[in-house]
Amino acid sequence: MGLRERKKVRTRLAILDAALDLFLEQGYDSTTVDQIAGAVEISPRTFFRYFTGKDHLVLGLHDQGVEIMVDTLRSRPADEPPFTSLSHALRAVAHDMEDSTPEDAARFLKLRRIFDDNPRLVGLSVAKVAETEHALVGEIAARRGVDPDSDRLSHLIVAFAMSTMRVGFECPLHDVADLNEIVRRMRETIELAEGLMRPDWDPAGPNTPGWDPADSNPEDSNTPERDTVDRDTAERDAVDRDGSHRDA
Amino acid sequence: MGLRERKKVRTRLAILDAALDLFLEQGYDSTTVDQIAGAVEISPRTFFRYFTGKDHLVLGLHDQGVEIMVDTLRSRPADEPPFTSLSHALRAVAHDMEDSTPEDAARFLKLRRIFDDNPRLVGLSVAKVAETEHALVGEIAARRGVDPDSDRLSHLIVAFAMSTMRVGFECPLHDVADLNEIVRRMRETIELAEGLMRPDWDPAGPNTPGWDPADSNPEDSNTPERDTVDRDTAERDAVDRDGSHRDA
DNA sequence: GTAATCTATGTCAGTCGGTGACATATGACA
DNA sequence: TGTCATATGTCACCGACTGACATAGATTAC
Repeated sequence: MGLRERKKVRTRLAILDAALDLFLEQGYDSTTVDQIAGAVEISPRTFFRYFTGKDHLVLGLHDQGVEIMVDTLRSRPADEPPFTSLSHALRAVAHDMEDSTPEDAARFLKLRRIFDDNPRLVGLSVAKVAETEHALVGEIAARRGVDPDSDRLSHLIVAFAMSTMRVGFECPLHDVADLNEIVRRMRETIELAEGLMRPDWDPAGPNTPGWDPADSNPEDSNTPERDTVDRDTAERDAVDRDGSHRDA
Repeated sequence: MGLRERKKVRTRLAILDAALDLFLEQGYDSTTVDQIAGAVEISPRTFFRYFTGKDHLVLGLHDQGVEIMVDTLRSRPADEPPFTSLSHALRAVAHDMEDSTPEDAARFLKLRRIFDDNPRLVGLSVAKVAETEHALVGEIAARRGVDPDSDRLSHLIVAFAMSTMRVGFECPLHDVADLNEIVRRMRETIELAEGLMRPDWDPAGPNTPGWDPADSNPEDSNTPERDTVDRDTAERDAVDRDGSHRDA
């Protein structure tokens, strides 16, 4: 890790922190890239070399979360019910937040306040989720041995899971100064969502014929043959693997 | 309705149609506002007097859908289980689509193809939903007699309902030349989602404290009294008028 | 009919987000 | 030290979008 690398990390965080503070002071929309760049004393052009745009400052954390989810999902046993696997993925994100440094925790809290003041941003956040959701659907559909494009059940499972995470994040609106409180509420929300579902509603195998109101079982004869190694500890590994947080 | 008004409507539709065709021809991002304005022989400035931006062209239909949902929701009996009311609201949107003129149907189909080619747009669509979702949560929470800000269950109900609609819209990806086909699949998706939920999972009354998610037979001392009121008038017609959609 | 009025539109200038091209300075390394 | 890679700055540019102002066309009043 040369001097160059460290400086890059430093400036990146400097940009992020300056931007976060500016957003809190004068609002997201009213803050220009030039102002942010000026605060860190860099060229506006350089700003765009660290972040793809203003949005990236605020949505970067989210990329990290999705990455954790995908990793966790892949590490879950293949014969596990899909929503259960997704719940684990959600909890892995929560666990990662707990492990974050004080600086990252502070950034996350600031971020939350910014989101609260700018509904458009939470919209953008959801938009990012929706875009990456497709990958998760593919993963889930592969586990269930169905065609990811046509199987609505896989879509619903993933969509519900992501909705659950979003609700968990959004819900505690007031007086949240502690990150653990947020994580706690998120876990509660996950449990609440799990309780809403009919037991055995998400079978690990292909669609049971009685379930799907539409044509149910087209091309699901091929079982995906994932190694069903029992890697329950893999989630922890995936989460703990690197303590330094990439984007935020 | 003077000549002036009619011309406004005409130019608005002209802009929309020209834009839709351009988007299909050369892609959404590659199409500039100047091109659209040029195609309709309109000043670029005038374009922004009809639409707030390029996004508006593609997300406008969605506003209409949300409006229908809110109206329908308000017209449902207050003691109806929330998700049931939301299902009716969803079906009302579907019914509205069926009633659309051939021109509107054509526009909708074009819109779908555009969405399929631009994942970012479906993201934006979801973003709009998320922004307006708050109003729906307020409505649901009021019905359930709980605080809209702190009650996660209301959030989850709405989020699940909106996810269901989105999945219903997105799912049929290929060879969809008929709007009724889309509507049909959307109805199926709604039914599928309803089937995933635990029976009596969304009581009309407020949250009972100490409700155990793992318990399969929750509180619910106050029975929701389904299908009692006679207010179902138009909306019920909307759902039942073609029984062909109800396939097991 | 004409005149007064209202408004939809066009023109212009400007801001902001974002990108490519090119030159330069600074760290990495022999 | 000198060479090389790369991080940065400068400049020019595009596209989305907005405010200010003038004008042409429709509407109304007389």
